[in-house]
Amino acid sequence: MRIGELAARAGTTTRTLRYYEARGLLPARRDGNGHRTYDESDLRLLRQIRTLQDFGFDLEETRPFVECLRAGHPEGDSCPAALVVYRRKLAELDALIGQLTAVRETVAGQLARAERARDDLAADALVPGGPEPACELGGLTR
Amino acid sequence: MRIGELAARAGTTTRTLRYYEARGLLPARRDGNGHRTYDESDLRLLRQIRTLQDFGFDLEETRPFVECLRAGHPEGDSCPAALVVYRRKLAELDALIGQLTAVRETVAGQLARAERARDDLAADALVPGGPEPACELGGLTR
DNA sequence: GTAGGGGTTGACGTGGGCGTCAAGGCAAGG
DNA sequence: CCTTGCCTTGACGCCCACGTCAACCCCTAC
Repeated sequence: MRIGELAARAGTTTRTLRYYEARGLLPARRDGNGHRTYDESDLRLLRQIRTLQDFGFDLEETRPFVECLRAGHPEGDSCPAALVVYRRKLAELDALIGQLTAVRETVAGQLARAERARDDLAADALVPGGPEPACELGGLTR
Repeated sequence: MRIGELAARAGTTTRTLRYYEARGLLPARRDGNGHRTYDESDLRLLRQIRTLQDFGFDLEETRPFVECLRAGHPEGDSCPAALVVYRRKLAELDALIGQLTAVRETVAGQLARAERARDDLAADALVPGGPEPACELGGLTR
């Protein structure tokens, strides 16, 4: 099959396939016209790449998986080098999720504080006689 | 104070300050020599920007906070526009953390599966007589 | 003949937030 | 006078995974 068909079958673009070839990740044979030619095994490799890309793997990180498949192993992650990438990615994900969660909590706290400040000001505006509602002296303003 | 001092006091670089000015975020007065001049309030604005940047806010997203401070409000998040950004960021963070967590679980599952497959093959290699260890027929191979 | 639908290479654009270099000015100190 | 140090503007580099455009070739159908 040619580049357009492979791209369509993998749900990607010809530009992407040419890019992968330029990076040495998915080389192609050529027919008499100089057109790139692919077979079903290339589709398999491409799908492996795309899956990992969707997971957020860098292109270079997919290389061990592709080479593993090309070496004849049943799965892209049948090789130690791929497992190393998996483990490193897991550590990266854990670190990132941890950071993002911490930021999320901080931002949530800031938002809550800012909303409280805003509501306090609004309450002050409604009750002109009492800018300091709590802790005046006693409790019986009325 | 001049640009170098402000950068140092905010823990950033002169390049960054010029970039902010080019983006209209932190304009500077000029002295007789054409040198940028800042005061303490600019440091305040800059610190607001840097804090939000550290949280992962886009530069444009810091603008409402900066304008809020410049308008004389006590905090950068004393204005509704800033609260909108907070809420949007929270939603983005939640979505992102959710996606990353899902990916993390998927990758962890793939890793576990791949390791099991590897261990099974290793076991097969150690026991040449039994490539199918479980569910042979009965249970008493010995 | 020509229009259309494939393909080819090469090269520049994108986004974000700067880093880095080039070429020059201006003031203080030895 | 010269160096040092700070400043100025302008412009290109970076990273990554492509998108997009240009100019051209090839085959088929009408």
